[in-house]
Amino acid sequence: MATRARFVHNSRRRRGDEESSSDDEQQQVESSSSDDNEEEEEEEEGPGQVVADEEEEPAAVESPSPAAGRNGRKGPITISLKKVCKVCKKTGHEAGFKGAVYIDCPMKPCFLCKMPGHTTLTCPHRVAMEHGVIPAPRRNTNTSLDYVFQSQVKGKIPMVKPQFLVPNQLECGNIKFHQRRVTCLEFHPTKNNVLLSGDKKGLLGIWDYVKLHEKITYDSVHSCILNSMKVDAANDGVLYTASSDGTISCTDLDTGLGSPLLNLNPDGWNGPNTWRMIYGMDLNTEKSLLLVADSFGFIYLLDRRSKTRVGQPILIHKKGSKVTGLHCNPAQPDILLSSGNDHYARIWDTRKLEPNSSLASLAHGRVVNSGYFSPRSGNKILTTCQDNRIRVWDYIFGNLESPSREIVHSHDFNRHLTPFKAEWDPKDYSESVAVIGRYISENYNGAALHPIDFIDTSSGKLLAEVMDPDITTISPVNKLHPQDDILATGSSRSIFIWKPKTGVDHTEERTSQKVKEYVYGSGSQKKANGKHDNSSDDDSDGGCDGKKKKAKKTRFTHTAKGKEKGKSKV
DNA sequence: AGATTATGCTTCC
DNA sequence: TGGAAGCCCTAATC
Repeated sequence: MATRARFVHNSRRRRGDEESSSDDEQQQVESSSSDDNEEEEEEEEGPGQVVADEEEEPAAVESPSPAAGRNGRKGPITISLKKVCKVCKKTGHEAGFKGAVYIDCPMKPCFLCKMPGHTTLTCPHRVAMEHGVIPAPRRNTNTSLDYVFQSQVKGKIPMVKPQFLVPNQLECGNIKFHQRRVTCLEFHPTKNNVLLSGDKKGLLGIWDYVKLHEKITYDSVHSCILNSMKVDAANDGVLYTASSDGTISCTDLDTGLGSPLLNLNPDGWNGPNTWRMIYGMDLNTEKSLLLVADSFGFIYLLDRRSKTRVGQPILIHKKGSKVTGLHCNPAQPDILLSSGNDHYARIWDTRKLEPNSSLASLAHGRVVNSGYFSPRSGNKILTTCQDNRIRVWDYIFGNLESPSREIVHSHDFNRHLTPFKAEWDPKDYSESVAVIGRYISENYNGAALHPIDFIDTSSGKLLAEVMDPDITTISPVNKLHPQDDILATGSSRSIFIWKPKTGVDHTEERTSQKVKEYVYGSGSQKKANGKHDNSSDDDSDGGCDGKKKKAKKTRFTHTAKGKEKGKSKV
């Protein structure tokens, strides 16, 4: 009943079709042949309402009526004309939420696996707790290199898997800590309980998630998206950050004062054709080298100590295409993995870096959001691609022509989200567990939630899905703690900390309480280099600031309302 | 409450 | 080949 009110676009649509009655007929045929029985029955119930609707546009009612008798059905045909699928613009079905369940457009390929013939709801890859795995042949080269590397690696991987604890319980949250959506997260490697975060505006956040109130944001480090962070291995008070403003900054974490290590746009803004952005960055700790890649396909090497460039920029991905990420092999830091918008991930030896000199080129179906070597042995590769597949290569010195596995997973990101990246659990000695946020929602007790998935990359099995009824937004940014069983999540402008569930389950009250406590909390949010303090930061960010000016309680009320709204869907 | 907007890759001509 | 349209589960704002 109520759903009818939603079909707002029909009048525009009908006006467009007015001229061609044959077009109308086609649509009727389609709609009547559709097997959506529920819909049709519903339609029969409420002709009065329909008539009332159409009185506004009498001309439109007239034209389809001669054809109405043709299929032996009464009146409803006019109604089905009103229902236009927002995805394919055809009639007879509708895409969109029905309660907490999203109904796909049947005319389009599956939104999850991208194959035609079924929708997400019936996708074979959407089996509960087990995602689809596309097997690839396991090849072994049996070269001497193979042998040497295997023997090196074997000693490093213990046979007994340590107990795996999923941090699935929301511990605390820092609601709207950032001014825009969170784009990257990093645990401080030595100061335990400190989480570093970056956002789309270039804001750098530092938060002690145990003391809770110890938090600070620096807004002068970058002027736009903070894409990557790395704490200096030799000086843990120094943070390197890479940004879409085209700079690498070297920031003192205590003062927020930074100096640029690299500026790829020294002449300022001269249009998008010349503006260079930096997404990929990593540190070769052995050589004290900072590796940086821009949005035109080039890599730059920087000497961390002398703060100077080493050599010339080298093209490592298709000219003009963005390099989305860089990662140095943890076991052999000279071996580098790059991922790019040119649909490739590539392995390089940074000691002899030249164009077209990659050791391997890993083909993907679409843009590669990220690529990581496994955290201990470094002999596996995990990539996230916008074709909704996580790919795993089990052995980098084997045959890399095709991945060892492709795991179908929903992370086909909407342009307004931070790209999803599957990341290894650094604590998992077996190098199989990975974490990644999920794009499409699932119906959890009547609420459409977007969980954070723990995936066993060796089998494709979904080990755990982490979610909380209070978090209704998508969580594309996730980071696992290097030592503790803690997960940090960036979701919209907020960040959250998760821990394994222990003892008695008070989840519902406790998490809400924690989150609420913190939003209420009187923690002073300093801004070291800021022009204003948090309560008067008005520039450029428009609307949200009006609310900020109000008392904190107002903010909380606002948040709580949002939550209630989410729950009321039940 | 509904319209609007930020925003980036893909596709189409 | 390049530029413009268009896009399925956003999130926040007025």
